[in-house]
Order: sequence, then structure tokens, then C-alpha cells
Amino acid sequence: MALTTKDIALLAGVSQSTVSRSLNNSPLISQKTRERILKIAREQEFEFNANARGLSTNRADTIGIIYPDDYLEFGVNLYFGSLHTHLRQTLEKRDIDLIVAFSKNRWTGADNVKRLVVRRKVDGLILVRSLVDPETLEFLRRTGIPFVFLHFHQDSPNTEGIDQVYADHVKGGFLGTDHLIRLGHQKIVCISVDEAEEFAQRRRGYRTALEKHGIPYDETLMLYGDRSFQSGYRIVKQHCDLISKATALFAHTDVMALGALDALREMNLRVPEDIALVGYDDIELTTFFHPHLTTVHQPREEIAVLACERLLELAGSKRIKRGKEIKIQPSLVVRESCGARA
Amino acid sequence: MALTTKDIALLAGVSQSTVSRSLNNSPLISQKTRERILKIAREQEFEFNANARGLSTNRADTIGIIYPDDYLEFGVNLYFGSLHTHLRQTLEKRDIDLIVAFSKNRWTGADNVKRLVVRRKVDGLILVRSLVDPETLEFLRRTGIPFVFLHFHQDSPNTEGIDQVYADHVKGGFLGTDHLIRLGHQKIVCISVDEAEEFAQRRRGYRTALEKHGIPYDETLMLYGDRSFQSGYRIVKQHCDLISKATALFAHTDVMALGALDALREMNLRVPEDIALVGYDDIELTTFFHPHLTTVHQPREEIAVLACERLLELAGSKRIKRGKEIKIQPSLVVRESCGARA
DNA sequence: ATGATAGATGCAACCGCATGCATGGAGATG
DNA sequence: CATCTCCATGCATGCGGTTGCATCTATCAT
Repeated sequence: MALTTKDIALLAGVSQSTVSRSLNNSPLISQKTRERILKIAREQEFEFNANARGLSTNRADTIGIIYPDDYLEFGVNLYFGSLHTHLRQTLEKRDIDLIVAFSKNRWTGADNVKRLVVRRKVDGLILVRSLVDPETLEFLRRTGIPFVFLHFHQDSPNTEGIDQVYADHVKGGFLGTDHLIRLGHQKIVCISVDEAEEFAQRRRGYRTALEKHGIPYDETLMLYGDRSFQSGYRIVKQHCDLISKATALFAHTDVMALGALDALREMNLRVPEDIALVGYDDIELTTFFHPHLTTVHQPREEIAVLACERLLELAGSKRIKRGKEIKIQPSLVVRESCGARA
Repeated sequence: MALTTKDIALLAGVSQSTVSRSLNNSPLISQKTRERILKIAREQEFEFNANARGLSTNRADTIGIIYPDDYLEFGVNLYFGSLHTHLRQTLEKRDIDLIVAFSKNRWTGADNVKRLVVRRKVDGLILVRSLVDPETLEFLRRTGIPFVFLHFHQDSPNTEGIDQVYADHVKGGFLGTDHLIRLGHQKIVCISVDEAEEFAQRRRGYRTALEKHGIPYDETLMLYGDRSFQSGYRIVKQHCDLISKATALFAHTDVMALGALDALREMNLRVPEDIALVGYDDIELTTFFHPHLTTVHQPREEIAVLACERLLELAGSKRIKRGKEIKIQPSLVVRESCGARA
């Protein structure tokens, strides 16, 4: 059915190896022959059989991306969806395919990781916000497959020597808080998330900003949601007393901020006049709402591109020293909800 | 590095073919041997080398999905994102991997289609809302690779014999319009999209509903956006005279409906009191806004599951007759924006 | 007891490509 | 003109599976 190098060889009157070498730009082949064969291959719309190629080279020209299960939830994927888009575009440019998988076990991703790697379906892995258990980590190291952790910084003894591309969430938490304080706010309620490390880092940034301005940290102002729009809404409703006494609200995801906005509106609290609001992520959705959300921008395109580049660099040569950590700086996008414009 | 069947054979003291047969449940192997080998393979965490396997079986245990380029746009992917999620889940259950690609050429997808197929990286393709040019279609037919068109019905001479899973957009257009008419509306402005077939079908449904109730079709009430939130907003603003004289608005995507909602709010038109609003798609986002959007629900999970099942059915046996068309019925979800509750 | 039979297993070829090594021919050198 | 290089190409093997066919060993009927 599909053409093989042998077929091309027959058409060109050369051997199969010559075809293979020509198409792979081997320096052994003379310019003339190469061009002739390239021409024929193009005419015949020849494509290598990826399986055969992979079998002999032990490559797949494909990388895998492992998302945590909750990527599937609406709201969460408002953030990751755009990250994914950028990853995909970057890879497409390089003629590399992308296999998408989810870790059934939210924290390990062990299942799909092993499967994809051992079956040689991928040359490398991008692990998105996956806390990998020591066993899987050991497995990855043993196989020597390149992998890059994406999205937040993991800093434990056994993540030593691991490549990471991550946004500086401490900085982001600081930026949002510092901005509010500079606008005169002293009592800033936080809506954070309890379960994932990146939020702990954002909280750390929040505290750092308070300290800088000599504002004591008040634990009662720290509330916890689950990332969802609904939880943002619910928390504001549940703590309406607390919140009506506060002058600012810093939600650690935009989606929760939008939920909070909804609740504030129902409570007849005007944003930003009665209470200022700052979100985190800068998802595209923010400008669909009023007032437009001031938020901490995560440079998703940059994160995606750098992660791909690093992964391909690792995949390209075994000599490269592992363990590069690329930290991306978030920035504050001032829109309407913080009141800075007024 | 990774174990091969030969290694397992050595461990079990049998030949490599016996291992292969055991692991593939060949009836040739005795129960006892099979179990012994399965046990060893499990213990060793053996996995087949996908390339070698693919090379001899000509399978990939992977399917490809081709999205149109505009999937990448925010707003569009609010709809497709959820479709994708369901597809992914369905495939995961069957241990089939998914390669994601986009068609650079919005209407054909020729590039990635050919590449993935000829390289044998996929066993089948799901083509999402891709109008395929005759050449690519001919290519697909020639290779015999299974493929399923997803999302909207294509009914031209050369789509004869093609498998399709699609929602009945005519019905959806009818449902939204009919509902508004029953609520007493006579002058219903539509915000549709010009470029894609599915929207023409929705418009057809709109007209059918008008006819049913003996309302003459008024072309000036038909406006065109580009799917985006911004276009929904813009169109309402541009046609504020027209719209303030109308009593209802039927936007052919939820995202445009939400943009329109934003504009209506700015024009101080209350929804649904001053003007009723109905959307289309039933994306998760609709309940983030007020009033909650009445909309035409597209059963994306059902669409995704049926498409996968059909594709796997086709991939499973070459005997199956091609050309099954599975039509999914949309339904109306009545919320607040149409005023039916009041 | 013996040949027939069927079930279980092994052997070997093949899938399409990459690549080390052998080979052949053209040009350089003496 | 013979010999030596070196460059271009071909040959043959291996990657790790699948599978047709041969082989072997019980089991059974005669």
C-alpha cells in the first residue's frame, strides 16, 4: 500500500540503503544522487514508516504530555487549555507529534508514564504539575528518558537534578498583594487552594508582601477553595461578614475570582468601589466579565515554548547535564477590578 | 534496557514465539503455559515495544484527531475542549493513545492527515468539522484507513459513504426559535456565522420554526459574527436600533450570546425582561453569567463516545460497511435568559 | 503395540528502516 | 601504466515483534 524505501530504490535504480541515506542527509551520499532521490520521494509523496524507523532508531518522533486528572474539569482547563495550545504549536513546527495522557492517579501519573515510555511510544515526557512518587521518578531516571516538569517548582530532596520550567508563584503572590497594599488596602482576604504546592507558594508571596509593608499576617483572612467558579462563589457567601469588613480580595485563580465576583454582585458590593479584586492566571476569560479583572499574568506561551525546547535539547543529546531549572517571571496586569484606574 | 519477549522467553524457558502467543491470547497455547508466562510478564512489568509490534501488525494502537486551526482560538475551544475531554476519556478506557493534530489548512487538514496516515502512526482518524478537499478524501479512501467525521453533517456528492457523527443543527436551530415564538416573540434577531456549514443548518432550523408559526422570514434580522465573544458584543452595538425594536435574540454560539449579553447590559436592556436571549452549545461557562443562559444543548459526551466507538468498530474489521451516519439530537435547556421562568 | 491425530511448541522468515562493513570505480600519485 | 586513495554505493544484519509451517509429544483408536 504505502511506499517503502525499497520502492523508491527500485524507481531510482539504486539500493535501499542509498535511499535511506539520501533521505536522512547522510554525508556519504553524493549531491547528485541525493537530489535525484529526494525528487522522486517528493513526487511519490513518500513518508517513512514510523514504526520501522522507530524500531531501528529507538526513537518515536513523538513526545508525551501527562496532565493531572483534574485538567479535565472545566475551569482548570481554562488555564491549561491555553498552555496546551502553545505546546502543540511549538511541537508542530518541528514535526513532532504529541500524545496526550492523563494520570489517573493525580499525584503520580505512574500508569501512563510507564506505559508510554516502556512501549517506546515517546522520546520524552512533559509532566504538567505532577507530583511524581519516588518509584516513578526512579523509573524515569533509570530509563534515562528525557522529561521536564512543568508549571511549578518542586523542591524536595528527590527532585534533585530534575529539569523544570515553572512560574515564580511566590513572586506572583507578592505582586498581587503588593499592588493592593500600595492602593491603600490593609485587610486583604485571600482565596487560595489547599492541596497543591503552587498555591502554598502564592500564599508565601502574599505573606512576604504583608511583611514588607509591616502588616501583620491574619490567618482568619486566608480562605480555601478548590479552584472552581462555584467554590469562589460559595466562599464569599459563606464568609460575607468577614468580606464586608475587608477592602480587598485576592483570589489565587481567576476562575475563583470570577465566582467571587458573582457572589459580591449578589451581596451588592461594588467592585472595585466597595472591595477591590485581584485574580491569578490571566485566563482569556477575564475580559468577558465586568469589571475586567486585574490579575497576575502567567506567561503560558513562554512556559510552553521553553519546556519544549528544553525537552528537545535533552532528547537530542545524552551528554547534556540534567537538572536545569527555568524560572519564569509572572507580571501584574492591571485592569479595572482593583480600582487602580479610578 | 527495556525487556523484550526474548528476555521473558529466557526467563520462562520457552521460545520467544510462545511468549508472544501467550501474551496475545493465542488459542494455540496451553492454559498452563500461558498463565505462567503472564505471571512472569507481570512481575517483570513487561510491555511490548510498540514500534516492533506496529511494524509487524501494521497497527499503532493510536488514533489521530484532527482539529481545524480555529480550535486554538479561545472561545472556540470552550466548545471543543469539552468534546476533546470526552474523546480522551473514552479512548483511555480502551488503552488506545491519541495523537492530536491541527489542520493548517482550515478546510482540508490535508497535511497532517497524510503524514499521520502514511507514517502509520495512527489506525484511524477523527476529523472534527473538517471539510476535506476531494483529493484528501480520495487519499483516505484509497488507503482504506478508517475515519469518522465529527460534529456536523456534510452532505455533498463526494461525501457519499463517509462515516459521520453529528448533531442535528437544523433541529437545534428549530428548537431555540420555536421556544422563543411560543413565548410570544415574533421579531427574533439571529446572530449566526457565515463561514461554516453547521451554522447554515441552524439558520435553516430558524426559518423552519418561523414557517411553522406563519411568521414571515425577515432577512434584515439575520446578523453575522465570527463565533467570538467580541463579535457578539460588537454586532449588538452596531445594530442597536434593530435590536431595541426586537424582543428576542438567538445567538448561534453561546460565546457570542455572552458577548451580546454584555452589550445589552451596557445598552441598559434587561434580559429577559426587555429582550429574551437564547444561545447554542451549552458550554459549561453559561452558568457563570447572569441571567443563566437558555441554550441549545449539544450532547458532546454522546457525540464523542459514539464517534470513538464507530471508529474502533471500523478499525476492528475491514468487512464493515462504511458510511454510517449517526445523528444526535440536541435539546433545549431552559434557564433564565429566555424569560420562560417568569 | 502401533500408527493416526491433535494439541503444544519451536523455527524461521518477514515487516521497513538504519548502519557497519565490503566493494567498486574514479582520480591521484609515482 | 600500475598502484594507492578515497568517495560513493551495495550487501547484509539487526531492531522486536507476528505468524505460517515444521516438529514433537501425548493421547487415542485399532
